[in-house]
Amino acid sequence: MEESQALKSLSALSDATRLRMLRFLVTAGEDGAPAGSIGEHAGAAPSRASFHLAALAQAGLVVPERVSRQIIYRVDFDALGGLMGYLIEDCCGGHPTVRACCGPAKRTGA
Amino acid sequence: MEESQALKSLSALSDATRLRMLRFLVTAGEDGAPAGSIGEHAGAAPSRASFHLAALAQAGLVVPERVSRQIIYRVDFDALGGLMGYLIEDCCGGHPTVRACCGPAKRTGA
DNA sequence: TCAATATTTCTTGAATTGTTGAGATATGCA
DNA sequence: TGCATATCTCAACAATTCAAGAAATATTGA
Repeated sequence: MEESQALKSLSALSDATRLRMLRFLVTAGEDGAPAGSIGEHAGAAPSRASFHLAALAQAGLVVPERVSRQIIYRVDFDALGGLMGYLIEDCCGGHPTVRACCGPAKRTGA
Repeated sequence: MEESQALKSLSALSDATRLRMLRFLVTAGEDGAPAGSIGEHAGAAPSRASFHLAALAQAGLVVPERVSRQIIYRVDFDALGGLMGYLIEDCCGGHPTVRACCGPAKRTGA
């Protein structure tokens, strides 16, 4: 992951509505959820929900798919995992100390 | 972790200078690094470095400690891990599917 | 084709945030 | 005490971003 991509993702998540949306979609897993439902859970009017979902999609954190008259959004778990990996890359210079500093989310390959 | 805390952390990381600073401090591990050195690595003038480090500290992502005339900053790895845990809490509703959607950074207790 | 549902686009105004540069504070040493 | 180093604080300006509501687009079924 590149810095610019990480910044896009982090900026996208720096908003209460979008953070709630992403967390809701995380719990929804592979099934995803339609825009209307997501907006409801996040407490956003349809217009706002559309705007924020577009921002999440633009950041690459979610992927839209039209199904009939609904648009289903799903978390891109690779992107989310990649973002986390980016944050803790080369943790402790590769030689972790006593504390479990690299513990919570270490994934070298990301 | 609460939403407001997560938002503070994510907002703090939504800036190129601060993101570089945090990543630099992650590689520095427990030793941390002095403000001047951090600013240099992030390409920020002392004034800017101070401002951004204060923002990171305010968000709870780093912790300052004065050592002689320098101020050493260290990543709060618990806070960073907690943030990641918050993002993927209740991943896939607790029943992960085929894909390793909950893989990269799962830590239930956070 | 017409009506209803689901979602997106557009416009305006308000609020937040980043940058810069100078000046202030704290520490260490002669 | 007086100087140099390391870091922080402050004020004005520019740029980005969010919210709200009305209107437009796409899909479905009668």
